[in-house]
Amino acid sequence: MKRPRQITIKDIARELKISVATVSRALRNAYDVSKSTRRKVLAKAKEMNYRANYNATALASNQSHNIAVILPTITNYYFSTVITGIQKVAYENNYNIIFYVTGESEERELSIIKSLSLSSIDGLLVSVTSESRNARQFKRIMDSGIPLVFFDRAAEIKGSSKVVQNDYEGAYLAVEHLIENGYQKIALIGGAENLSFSRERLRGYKDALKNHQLPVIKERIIHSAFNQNSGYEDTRRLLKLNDQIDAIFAVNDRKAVGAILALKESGIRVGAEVGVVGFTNDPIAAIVSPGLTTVEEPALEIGMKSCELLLKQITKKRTSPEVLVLQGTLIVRHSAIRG
Amino acid sequence: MKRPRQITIKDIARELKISVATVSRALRNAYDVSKSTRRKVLAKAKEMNYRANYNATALASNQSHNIAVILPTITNYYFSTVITGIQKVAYENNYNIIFYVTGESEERELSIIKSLSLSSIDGLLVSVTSESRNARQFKRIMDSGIPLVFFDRAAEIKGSSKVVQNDYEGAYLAVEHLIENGYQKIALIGGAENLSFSRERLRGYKDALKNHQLPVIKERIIHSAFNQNSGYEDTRRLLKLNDQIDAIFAVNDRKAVGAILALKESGIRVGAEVGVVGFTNDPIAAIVSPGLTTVEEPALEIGMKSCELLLKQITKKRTSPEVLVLQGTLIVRHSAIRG
DNA sequence: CTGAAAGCGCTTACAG
DNA sequence: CTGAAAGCGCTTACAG
Repeated sequence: MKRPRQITIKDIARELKISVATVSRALRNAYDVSKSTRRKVLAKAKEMNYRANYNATALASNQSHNIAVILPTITNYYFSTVITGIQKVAYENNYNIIFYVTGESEERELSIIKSLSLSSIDGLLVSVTSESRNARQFKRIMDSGIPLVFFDRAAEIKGSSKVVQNDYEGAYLAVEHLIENGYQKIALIGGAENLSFSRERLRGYKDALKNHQLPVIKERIIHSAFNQNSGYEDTRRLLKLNDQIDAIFAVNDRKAVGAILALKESGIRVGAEVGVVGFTNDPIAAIVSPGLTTVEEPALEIGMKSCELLLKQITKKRTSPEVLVLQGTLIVRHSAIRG
Repeated sequence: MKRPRQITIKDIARELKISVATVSRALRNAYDVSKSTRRKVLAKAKEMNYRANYNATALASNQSHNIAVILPTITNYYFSTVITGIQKVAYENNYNIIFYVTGESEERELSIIKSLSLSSIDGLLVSVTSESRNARQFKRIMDSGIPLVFFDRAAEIKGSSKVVQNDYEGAYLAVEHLIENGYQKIALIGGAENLSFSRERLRGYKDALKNHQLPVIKERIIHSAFNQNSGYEDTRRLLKLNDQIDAIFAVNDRKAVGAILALKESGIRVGAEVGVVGFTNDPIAAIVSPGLTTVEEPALEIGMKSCELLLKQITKKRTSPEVLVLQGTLIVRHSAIRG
């Protein structure tokens, strides 16, 4: 199929009997064009239904208006919401987002980074794989001068920009809530240990325990994958402990749901006997029974802020690293109430 | 921040003392290059860590390797899975996907289409807004010669390509399953009526009823939005009917969950008293209690197939419209069992 | 404020 | 099989 030729600035120039240079300037609102020519050009562009060829503008100006986003998955509430936020601000600022999903595979992540054509993108938004050891590669990209901001899951690179939720405080809140509701033997079912937010949540858990004179017991802490089934398995393991636990704090809601399922299956009443608190506020938290008490993550905001930050770095000449920490809030439902 | 210059084919040409034309040809595996030069070029490219500038290739060859995908939302199981499938095959074929989310807003959809720079994309994948009346605009894009394939939600345009699930049959299966389990007064809580798949599912519902000598009763059919809350509201309305219903078929699982919640709230036992069947097989279907019987949609496959189809149309010279209909399967859990 | 011209990094007839 | 040259649709010093 032959595609009809698109309208170009040449066409506008010809119609208006002015140079393409002037048309170009008028279109981009450059400062050095008279108001009247600008008006004429804009009107004619609209009339002819002109649409810029981004490949040409990108090539000529060395700005692609493309942002690459690399993330582990999009088929869950958290990431799909984050990327919706990213897309929102990208769209409003006339940037395209090109996304790559790693599926939590470190190799895939590496191959994506390696095959990335840096001349075709203006910046990078990334949330790292749970097993990721590709920090060096990301460092190299940053060193090459292309802006990169991490969201949620950051590689540990000095001087990198990132936007994350306050994982420490969220976890602290969650565990404190359990304690205040009378639970004492609180287990943690966590995620991959090499992810900094896992460690932060672990730290919040420990500190909450300590500050309330409760012991931190190694057997009660399990690290595994982020999915529902892992939560289920972790819980079954915990249930076998000699010193019976009476509450579970899960790194995320999927694992918390797995925990609830395991508890119910064992005939244990969630809440009355064993309290459960999650993290995220995935819609399922309101659907499981009993309703899951959880720490809400500001997913949409994380997406929007990280994209805003990246655009700022792309636009400004000098970029100093910036770290944004957003607060979560505890959503109380029924899974961590004794009565 | 200054970005270091990227390696270009000129650099490779200089190193190898050959022309850029030859380098270009070797890189693209053109037929008319000697094996030995090709080998040398490839080796050197690798050595220098050459990466093509896509904006340049796009401009010169009039192929951007960008695919635009326009869809209502990505924050649900179905669409996030579909787009994962799209991304998968796009990535494997070296295409970027640029996505736009309409948020179910017809105006937004229109403004996205209108601002689309057709010279910057090779093809379009679209799933239409539930209130969409932008068929004319899509028609215009197709007429302009750029390949477009609809997935899941298609605008009604003669000769358009699309990939959808078998909505009629899925609905038929669902309703028949209810009938076989002893339910007789089956209601339908549907989605926007102007979407063809809504009508298909309605048709399946009606035919299943008719073929089993059951009456189709208008009061038992409600059309509203696709979310959980609408399912809840619809159900409350149905519960007020004089002639009490004994089963609900919902267009999707979110609505089915809303229905279950409404039933429970009214003290009605799901399954035993009122059966519920959904559509999608969203992970929540396994989490609600009782487990939701539902028609599984092949979401990942829909995404992959639609992208494959589009790429085929982009690559081939002539493109004849193609329609793919994928089968769903009934997943039986506990929400539609009497005992 | 405007225009002519060079250039962005590729591709592709054309000629040999 | 290879090279010189024109061109893709823009942008941007430079000169006026």
